[in-house]
Amino acid sequence: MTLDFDPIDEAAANWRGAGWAAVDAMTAATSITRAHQILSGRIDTALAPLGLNFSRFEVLALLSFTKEGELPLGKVGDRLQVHPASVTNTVNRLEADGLVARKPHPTDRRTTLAVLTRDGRRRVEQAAVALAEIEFGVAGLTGDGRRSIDAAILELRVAAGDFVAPPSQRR
Amino acid sequence: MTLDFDPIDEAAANWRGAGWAAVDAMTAATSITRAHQILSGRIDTALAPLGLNFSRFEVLALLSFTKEGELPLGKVGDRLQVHPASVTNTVNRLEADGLVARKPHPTDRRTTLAVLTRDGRRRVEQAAVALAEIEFGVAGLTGDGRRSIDAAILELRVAAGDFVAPPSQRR
DNA sequence: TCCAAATACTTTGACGTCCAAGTATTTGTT
DNA sequence: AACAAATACTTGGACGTCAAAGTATTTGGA
Repeated sequence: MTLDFDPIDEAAANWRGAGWAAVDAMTAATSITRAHQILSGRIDTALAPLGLNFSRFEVLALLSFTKEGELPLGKVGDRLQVHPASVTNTVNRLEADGLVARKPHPTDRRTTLAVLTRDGRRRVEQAAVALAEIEFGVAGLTGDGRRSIDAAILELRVAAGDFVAPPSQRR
Repeated sequence: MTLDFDPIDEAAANWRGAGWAAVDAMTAATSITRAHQILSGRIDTALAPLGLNFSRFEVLALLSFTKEGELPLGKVGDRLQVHPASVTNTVNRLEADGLVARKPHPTDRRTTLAVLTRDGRRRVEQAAVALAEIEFGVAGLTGDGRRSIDAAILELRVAAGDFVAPPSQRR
């Protein structure tokens, strides 16, 4: 399964050979796609023993950062930039596992709050340790590599309208 | 839906506040995840009018680069680094759309070849143009950004064992 | 006050991905 | 020659994601 050549390099040569345009954009897109594949594989493997995947972990982590350990489902989706239906699905699973509970919003009856349970808080702490141990799947990336990825992707996210205010100093 | 702060920046601050480790790894992983989300959204949108998604396009493109326009399904999976079951699924769809045909391997009866049809070749050309037009979703990334992403992710891919030979000069 | 529009969430359905197991065929040994 | 192991692909099941439609509630005018 391990190739004896760089498949992205190979693809770039093929694209040029075919006279197709935007080769540098293609390699960047392909690199990002492959990086995501590698990361999510490693991360899900590390979280599996805890009964979590990355999406579920992200929700727990987000809740754990709030004062009360709770947040409306819609806010969760906004922060994590995922579809409302995915939030419903993820929270269903977390609720079934007893890591989160649903609670009505005190004043807006349209809104549902996700509340971190005691088990959920314990679990997310364990998961944070497990993820730190595998360096979030980016083992193999140097500090410089990580910083340059952050910086480059920041351009992309800004261009995509992820947020509007000028970014505060990353560090 | 557009936030007035950088959610990754915010997450980093939260992680530090909680005393969690590997913050730089977390931001790199999150950046890559988000970048992938942005790209695949843009790419699938560009390909949708052609009845393709990125996976199906990749298979067509790969076949189009071969001399005969055909390749064993297993090779397709190796090159694109996807699961055999996904190849089966993708080729099923391409076959149903008449863009690819299955053909028995001339000497190894275990093996099935995917062959590009005339329609498939026409379609992949159109798709290549459509993708070049949107710069593979990486519009917003400067040339420097693209190169630094390629270089950094190359480290990651090598560390993940994607291929073994020393990479030829990327250009 | 009334009601259309906006907001919040859930449900359903189409896809996609992976894993594990199953079938067919070929390889490598003994 | 015989057969266990490896290889190639498909199938079925568990999950995840998103889009579109549906329900409930709140908002913002007329």
